[in-house]
Amino acid sequence: MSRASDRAYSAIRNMILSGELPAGAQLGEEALAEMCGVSRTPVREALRRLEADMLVGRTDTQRTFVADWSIDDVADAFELRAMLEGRAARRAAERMSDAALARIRNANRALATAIQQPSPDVAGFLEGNREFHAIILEVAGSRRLAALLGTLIEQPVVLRTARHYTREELRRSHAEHEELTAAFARRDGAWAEAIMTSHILRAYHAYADAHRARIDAGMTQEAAE
Amino acid sequence: MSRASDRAYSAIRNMILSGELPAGAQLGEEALAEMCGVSRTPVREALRRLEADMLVGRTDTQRTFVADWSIDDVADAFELRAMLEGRAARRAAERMSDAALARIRNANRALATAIQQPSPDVAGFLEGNREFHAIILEVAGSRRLAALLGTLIEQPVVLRTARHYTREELRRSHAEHEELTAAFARRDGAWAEAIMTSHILRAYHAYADAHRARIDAGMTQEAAE
DNA sequence: GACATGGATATTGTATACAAATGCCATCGG
DNA sequence: CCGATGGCATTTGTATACAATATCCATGTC
Repeated sequence: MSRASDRAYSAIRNMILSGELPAGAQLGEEALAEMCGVSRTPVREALRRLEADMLVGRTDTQRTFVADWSIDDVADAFELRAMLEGRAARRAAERMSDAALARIRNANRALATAIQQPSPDVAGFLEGNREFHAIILEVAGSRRLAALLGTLIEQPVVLRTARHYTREELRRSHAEHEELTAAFARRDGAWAEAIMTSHILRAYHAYADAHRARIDAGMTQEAAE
Repeated sequence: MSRASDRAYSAIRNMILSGELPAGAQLGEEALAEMCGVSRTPVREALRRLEADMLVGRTDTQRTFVADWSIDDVADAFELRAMLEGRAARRAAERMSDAALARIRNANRALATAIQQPSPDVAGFLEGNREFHAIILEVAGSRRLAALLGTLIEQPVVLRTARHYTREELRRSHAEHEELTAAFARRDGAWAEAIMTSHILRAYHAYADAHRARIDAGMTQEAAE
């Protein structure tokens, strides 16, 4: 993280994920370089990485801009994620060690604590959730699967949706994690895969419903942030 | 393709795929720059792209080398490809237009011609095969799926195995393409997905068998090339 | 008034110089 | 003889200058 190109990558990425750089915004290399306090060289490298993540796009003439996701793109990403993360869960169940299982249970406990606060600790929930999925991916033991999922997990739209989760949605998400843990404890790959696929697709529909509600209310997506 | 970084990418990639740069070889930026006739800047960009393709790796101290694939890595890649390309076939079947179907039939005809020569035209087979799969991916209409599969399709090991295909293996591969075409003609997504998954997994086992045969014969992988 | 054209301006692409770090090897001490 | 240490050579990371290209706007023509 100490290299200039890494700092540029993180800085630009955070600006995109937070919405500070809105979808469609032009990304001039010079301007970004100044914002990050580095020269254009590491900025260019960062932009290429972000392009691979599909967080930024390019025009036919090499102008870079923040990627604008259509509702179909989001659906597409969720479906792929459901399939791939389902597979990860299956592999993880088949390879689960007692030590890894303990770590998963631990992450789940942290998650339970976060949502039981008087006012839910959404940042804590997101962190516990991230940790939970990261351990599963690690236990699945496929570098390639991890690489493919890497580009699908942290999408701006997903993070922003999760921030608006109701307590009931948080509780239900946690319940699904508990059920996944049960499948892992029994080393039942098929069960784990089915729960995980369902878990992701439910998250998708939570997003889609919220999206439709915004549309029905005549609000733009930005206004809802 | 006219930009220096693109030329560097293609040049290095071809050297890796052809085996000219063997697995494990160190890739010095300066040396590559001289080989490609460009400066280090575009070479660095090319190396980053190849790293995303997983054709090259990096040590913990940023030294770049040609990726060395274990047999497990190959199995992993094939399984993921079977799943993803199966999904692509399903989506393609559901969206297939008559025009696209005609293009697929055309690619298949070219493929049939290639394998019916007195001595099979393997280069022609590979090109027809590539075209066939590319059309399906295009019709599937998921940019993200295409991006994910992009890193899985052209692996050095796969291309080298295909070059050793027997006439019977070529014929069988073509027969599976014909069956896929039938599934597309009927817009039967489930059928198309099943055939495609099977098609890829059979290709995997053709590779694995050839690999085992080399081991049994006491040959190194390189000596078999 | 609409559209094409040309050149000024801004942006990206490449080369190169220099800084920082890594690796190698010889030398020294045990 | 083995391993640690220090300094030189090599390699990678960053900044900057310059070249190529695209964008934009003003001007002129129909």
